[in-house]
Amino acid sequence: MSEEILDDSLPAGCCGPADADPRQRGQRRREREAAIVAAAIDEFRAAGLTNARLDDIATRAGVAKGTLYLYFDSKEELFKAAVRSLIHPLLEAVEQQVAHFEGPTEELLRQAIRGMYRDVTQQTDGCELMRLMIAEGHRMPDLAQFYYNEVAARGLATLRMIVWRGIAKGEFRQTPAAEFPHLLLAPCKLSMTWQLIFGKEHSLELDRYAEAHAEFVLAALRA
Amino acid sequence: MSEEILDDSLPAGCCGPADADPRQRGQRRREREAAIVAAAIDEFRAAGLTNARLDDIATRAGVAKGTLYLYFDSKEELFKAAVRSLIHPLLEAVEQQVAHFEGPTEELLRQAIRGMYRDVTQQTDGCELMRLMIAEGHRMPDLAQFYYNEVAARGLATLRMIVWRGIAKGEFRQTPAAEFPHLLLAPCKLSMTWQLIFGKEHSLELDRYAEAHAEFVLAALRA
Amino acid sequence: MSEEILDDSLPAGCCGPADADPRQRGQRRREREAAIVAAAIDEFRAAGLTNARLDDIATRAGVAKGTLYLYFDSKEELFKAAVRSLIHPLLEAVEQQVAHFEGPTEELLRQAIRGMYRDVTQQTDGCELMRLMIAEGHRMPDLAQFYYNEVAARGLATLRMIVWRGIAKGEFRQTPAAEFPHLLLAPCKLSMTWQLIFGKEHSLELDRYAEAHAEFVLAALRA
Amino acid sequence: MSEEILDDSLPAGCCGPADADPRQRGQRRREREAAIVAAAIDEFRAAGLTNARLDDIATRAGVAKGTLYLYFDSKEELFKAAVRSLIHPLLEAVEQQVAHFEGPTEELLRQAIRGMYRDVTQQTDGCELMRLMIAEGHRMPDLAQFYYNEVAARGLATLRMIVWRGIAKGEFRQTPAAEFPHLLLAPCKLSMTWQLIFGKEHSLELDRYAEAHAEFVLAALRA
DNA sequence: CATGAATGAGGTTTCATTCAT
DNA sequence: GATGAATGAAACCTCATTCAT
Repeated sequence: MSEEILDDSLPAGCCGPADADPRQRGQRRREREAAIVAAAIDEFRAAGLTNARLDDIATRAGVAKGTLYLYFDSKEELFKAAVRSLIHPLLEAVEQQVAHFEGPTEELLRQAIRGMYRDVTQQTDGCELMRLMIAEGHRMPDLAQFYYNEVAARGLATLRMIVWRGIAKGEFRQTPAAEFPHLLLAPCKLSMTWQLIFGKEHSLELDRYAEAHAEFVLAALRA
Repeated sequence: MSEEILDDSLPAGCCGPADADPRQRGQRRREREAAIVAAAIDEFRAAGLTNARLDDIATRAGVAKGTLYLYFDSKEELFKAAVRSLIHPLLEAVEQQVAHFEGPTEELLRQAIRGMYRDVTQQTDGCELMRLMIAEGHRMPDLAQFYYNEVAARGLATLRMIVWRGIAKGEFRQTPAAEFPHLLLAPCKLSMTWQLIFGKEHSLELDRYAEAHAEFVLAALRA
Repeated sequence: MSEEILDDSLPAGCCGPADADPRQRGQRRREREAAIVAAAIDEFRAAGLTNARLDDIATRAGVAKGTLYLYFDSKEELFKAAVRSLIHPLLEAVEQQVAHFEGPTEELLRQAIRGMYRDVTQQTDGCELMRLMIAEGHRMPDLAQFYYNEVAARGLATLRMIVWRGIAKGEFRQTPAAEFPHLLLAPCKLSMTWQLIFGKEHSLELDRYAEAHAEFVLAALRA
Repeated sequence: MSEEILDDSLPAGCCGPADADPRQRGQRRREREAAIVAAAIDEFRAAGLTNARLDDIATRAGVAKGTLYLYFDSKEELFKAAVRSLIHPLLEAVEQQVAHFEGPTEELLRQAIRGMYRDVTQQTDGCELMRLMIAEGHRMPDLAQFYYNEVAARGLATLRMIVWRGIAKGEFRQTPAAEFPHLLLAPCKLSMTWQLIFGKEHSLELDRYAEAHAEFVLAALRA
C-alpha cells in the first residue's frame, strides 16, 4: 500500500509532461492516481479525516501538494476515493465467497465466517475502513449510501442466501437469521470494534473466538 | 472528576476570605463543571475531538472560553472528562442488569437483551460513546483502559454469569457463549454501528431485530 | 528573598481583615507588600517582565492574585517596585564605599574594586538588576532616571572622588579617569554582562580577574 | 542560514517541474528570507523576543504570517536567525581590524578602540544585539555558545594578539591585559550598556569618552 | 501537466485584569 | 481588605487551498 510507485520505467525522451503518446499519458495518470489514493489511505488510517495532512499524503505519494488538486477536488473527495478503493477488494471477496460452492451448507457457512476474520487477524484494511465509516461517515451521507449498497447490503444478501440454502436443503431450521442475516455477522463485527478500541491490549484470542462464533451460530441454525 | 476540592471541614463562622459560603462555592463549581461537560458532550458528539471547537463548547455552556481552562487543562482532558461522564450511566446500567432476578434464566436473558437496546432505540448517549471510543480511543490508551475496566469487562462478566446460571440450572447447553459472552452481545453492538454509519437512512426495525436477536441466541443456548 | 512571610504571629482575635488596631493594620500591610515585592523579584528575575506570571507571583507571595491589585496598579508598576527594591541595597553599598578612609589612596581603590565584585561573585541581586534594567529599562524612562540618580551617578561620583584624592595627594597622575571614572568601573561591569550572557559556562576566574582589574587601572593611575 | 538549497547543479534545459528557472527560485527564496530576517531584527529590537509579534514581522516583511513558517520553524528559530545575522557583520569587522597592520602597536590599538565605538555612536546593531543576548540569552544556551565562539572569544583573541605584539616589540609592559584582554574592551562595553539603559538621556560624550578610553589603557600598557 | 511557495482563516492556549462575594 | 473565579483579547501555529511559473 505504501510502496512507492516507481516511475523510472519512463522511456528515453524525458520529462513526463512532454509525453507524446496519449496512451502513455493515460497510463501515467492512472498510476499517479493510484499512488495518491494509496498514500491517502495510509494517512487517513493513521490520523483520520481531519488530522491527516495533505502535505504528508503528497509526500508519501511522491507528488507535489498542488498535484493532488489535479486529481481530486478537495480533501473530502480524496477521502471518499480512498474509502471507495478500500471497499472494492471487500466486494470481490464477498462475491467469490459464495460463488459456486458444492457441499453441505454448514461447511459453506464455516468458510464464510472464516473469511470474515481475515480482515481482523491479518492486518488488512477492513477494520480501519470500519473505523473511518463510523468516525466520519455520518457527515457524508453519500459515502454511507455507497457503503450500504456496495458492501453492507450485498454482504448481507450473500449471508441470507446461505441461510436460505440451508433451510431449503433441510439442513437449517427456520430462524430469525433468515430475515436478519446480521445475526450471523455480528460476532465478527464485534471483534472488529473490539480491536479498534482496545488494540492489542485486551485482544481476543481470535482463532478460538472465530471457532466459537461458527459453533454458536450453527447451534442456532441446525435443524 | 478532577479532584473535587472539599471545603466542608470549615468551622461555622469566621475568617478566611470574606467569601460567602464556601459550600456555595463548591456547589457553583460543580454546577459549572457539569454544564461544561454537558456542552462538551454535545459538541464532541456532533463533530468529534478535532473538529469540535472550544469556542462553541464555551458558548453552549454559557461561559467564556478561558473559563474552560479553569476546569480542564486542555481540550483533550475535557474530551476525556466528557467520555467518562458518558460512561458512568452505562456503569450503573451494567450494575443493575444482574440485580436480584428470580425465575427462568431464559427470561433473565431476554430482559438483559431488551436492556441492551435501550441505548439504541432511545436517543441515549451509549451509541455516540461508542463512536467516540472507536474514532479516537486508540490514541488515548488510558481512556480505552478505563472503558474496558468499567464497562466492557464488567458487562461481559454479567452476561457470562447469566449463561452459567442457565447451564447450572440445566436450562442451557454447554456453548461457546460460556467462554465468549461477546456472542450474546454482538447483534446489539452491530445494530449500534449500523445506526452510527447509516443513521435513520437504512435503519433496522429495532423492535423486531431485538426480538430476533433474543430468539436466535436462545435457540443456540437452550438445552 | 523567597522566604515565605509567616503571618502566624497574629493575635488571638482571628481574621486579618477584622484587625482593630490601626497600627497592626499598617504593619500587616507593610509585611504583605514586602512579601509581594520579594516574590515579584524572584519571578521577574527568572522570567523577565513579560514572561513572569502574576499568578506565580501571588502564589509565591502567599496571597490571592486579586490582592496584588490592592498594592500595585498594574504588572508594570509591580515591576518597577521590584526593581526599585533591588536598587536600594546598592544605594547603601555606594554610600559606604566612600566612608572615612585613612591611608594610601591605592589601598582605598583596591577596596572599592573588591567591593564591586561582591555582587558578581556572591549570588547577590546586582547582576540580575542589571539584566532587568537592560532588558526592559528603556521603556520605563522613570525607572532609568531613578537608577541613574540613585546608583549610577552617585557611584561614579564616589569613584571620581577617589581619583581626585589620589591626584591631590600626589599618588595618582592626571588621567582621563578623573573625568570619566567609568573607566575604573568598566571591567567589573563587563564581568557582570559576561556572567549574564554565558552563565557558568565560560565563566571568568573572578578572583584573578578582579586582581587583574585592580592592577591594570592602578598601572594607569599611578604617578 | 537555515540550509540554503543549492539548485545550481542543474543542467541547462529540460525536465523537472515545468518550473521557471530554478536559479530564480533560489534567488527569490533568498531575497524573501533576507526580508523576513530584516523585519524580524527590527521587531525584536523594538520589543524583545516575547513582545515582538509575528504578525508585525510578517507585515513588515511584506509576507503573510504563514509564510514565516516556510522559512523558520518557530518564533524562537526566527529569533536565533535574526541574532546570527546581526553577529555576522561584527565577525567580519573584527577580522579585518587586525589584518595587515604596519606601524606602532599603540596606533593599532587606537584604531581597534575607535572601531569598537562605531557600533555605539552610529546606529549599528551591535548595541541591540547585546541587549538581546543579555535579556534572552540565558534561556538559549546554544545561542550564547554561538555568540561566545563567533564573537566574544574571537574578538578577545584579536585584542590579546595586539597586546602580545606590543610586548614583543618592547612597546608595552607586562600587564594583566595580556591574560585578560577584557580590560581593554571593558570601557566600550560599559558605554554600550549605558546607552541601552539610559538611551539619549544621560548619554556619554562618546567622542571624548572613546579618547579617554584609549588614553587610559595606553597609560597602563606603555612600557 | 506539474510544481511548491504563498496565503490567511481558524484553532488552542495563556494571562493581565476585573468584580461579586 | 481579601479572595479567586471569570473574562476575553491576543498570541502562536497549522494547513487546505490557490496560482504564478
